[in-house]
Amino acid sequence: MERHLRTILRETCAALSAEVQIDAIEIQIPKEEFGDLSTPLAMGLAKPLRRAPRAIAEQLVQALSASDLFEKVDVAGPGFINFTFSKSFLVGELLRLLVEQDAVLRESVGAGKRIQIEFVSANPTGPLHLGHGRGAALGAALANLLDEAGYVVEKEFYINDAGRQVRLLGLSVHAKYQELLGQNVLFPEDGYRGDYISLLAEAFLAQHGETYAGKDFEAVADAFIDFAYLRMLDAIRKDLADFGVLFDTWQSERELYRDNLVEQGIADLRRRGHIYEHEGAAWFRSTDFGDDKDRVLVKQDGDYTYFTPDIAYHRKKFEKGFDELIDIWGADHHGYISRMSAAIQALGHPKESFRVLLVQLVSLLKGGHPVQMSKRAGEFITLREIMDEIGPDNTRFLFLTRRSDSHLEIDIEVARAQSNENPVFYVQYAHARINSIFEKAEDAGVLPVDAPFVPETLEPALYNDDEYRLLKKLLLYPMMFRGATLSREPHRVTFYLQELAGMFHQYYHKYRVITDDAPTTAARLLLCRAVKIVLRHGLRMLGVSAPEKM
RNA sequence: GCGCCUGUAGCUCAGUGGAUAGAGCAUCAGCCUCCGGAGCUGAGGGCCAGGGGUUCGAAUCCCUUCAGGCGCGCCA
Repeated sequence: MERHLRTILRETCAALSAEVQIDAIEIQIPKEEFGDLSTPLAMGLAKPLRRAPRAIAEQLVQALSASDLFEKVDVAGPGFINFTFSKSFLVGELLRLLVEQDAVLRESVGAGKRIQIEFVSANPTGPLHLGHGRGAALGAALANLLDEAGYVVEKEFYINDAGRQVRLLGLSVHAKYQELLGQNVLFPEDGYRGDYISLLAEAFLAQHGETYAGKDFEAVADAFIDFAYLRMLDAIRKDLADFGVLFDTWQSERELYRDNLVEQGIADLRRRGHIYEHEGAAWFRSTDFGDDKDRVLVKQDGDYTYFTPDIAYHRKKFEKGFDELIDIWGADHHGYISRMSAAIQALGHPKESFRVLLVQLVSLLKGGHPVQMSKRAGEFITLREIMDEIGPDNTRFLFLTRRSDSHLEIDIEVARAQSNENPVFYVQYAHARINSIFEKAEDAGVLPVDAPFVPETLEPALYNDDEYRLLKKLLLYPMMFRGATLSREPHRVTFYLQELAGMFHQYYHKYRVITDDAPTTAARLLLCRAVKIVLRHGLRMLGVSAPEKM
């Protein structure tokens, strides 16, 4: 719907006035009584054309009224142009949707642009928690949208398998292991707590026996570190797979060192003149690119800071040929954005080619009361627990019912309840219900058993006003899809689906699909099929299943 | 102290330059001889945190105050 309107508006404007360039035609959904779509275009043109907005609008309407797309085009208020589409056009679009299905629903805004989206990237030092789950749901949904919109997408998980964190994990497991063997070893003060450390120690014991009893950590560090982090990584992989989130690539930090990319990254920055020495350290002049202060890359003791391999990492991403990078980070890392952005610009890439989406905290309630979580004490709710408790579909949908940068509260009691408080069931139920209607129709012999029969033409008079409302909602899906993709906001899909499901449930209660009148029944079944196509596409974008039965 | 995010109905949140600001939950009142009641119908509920500005028009943009969250290391 929007696509047609946009095209015809652009042509009409070009014909009316050659002197004014219109780069973006704004189209919005007005209140229902005004029409199907509207544009404030004339108001924006008033100033450059030096004419009254209503006069411009009238002229546009004159030029447009010949089109058979519309039943009505009129000017309202200060200069809005409101469009009501003709029934023959709407029915034609319905038939197109039924035949071409998903091809009608997606908007090709990507045009083959290569885009990498990196998300989760949890340290392999503990199980995934709720925040990681939210990032996973967001990243996977966004990747689906981008892929569907014609981008070439890669999903990557970055493994922090070098440095302090995995070392601390190894140290913690080492201490537990010695404890199991009755050795007197002090547990590291900043070590990882939580039951999984004991489990790792037991697994280590089972695999290696008492070979390492009493041995000093430094002497056997690699054995403990590698065992522990690889185990954790397997667990993370499995959690994500069970959550329905799959990655294309897993980039190891160690590999960056091994391939000498960290050195090369520094050398590259140095060659470009962005590095200086000060008090025995090597500094990156990130303030040249909008950062608050310059950043150390090589410390006085010769070690790298955390930032340094990260620069090398992002440099590698670009060398793989991506036009745009999206990173999904926890909101507590927001202070890190400006320096990363600075590094990317310093390496010669445009600022816009790097975008960070922040995911805010997830807090858990149980019966209205907050559940305390402390990562240091090892007390937190894992993704695994919530997934087991309420199911992956439910979890993914819930994570996508908010904008990613707003706090999310999940009440486990509410989420567990299979009730109307639970939005995912509401949407899935609409889908299952349509399927159930089809089964009924087949039983009654009014529907060809397997072929999705679509007629050549359809009489517009077969549909009533409520059905046209529902149909228009379906035809607005591509507009929503486009907005969600361009703004990188998958939650828009979630809201749309809830609205559509709501409209369908209403329709279902008001009208019988299978009636005594054959043409009406056929027309309604076609409409239901169209609703089903859209629901399924939206749910697929979110990574949520569309069950035939519930 | 500085920076970022947030502040919209009792609660959880949409809406980020357009018309009379929306949804779900909760509350109250209704709907099962009928394709699935995980559903539907209706009612009440708002100085969009406060103040100032920008313009034809502001919940939305700018300034400021207040409240909450998170950052601010040659840690990762």
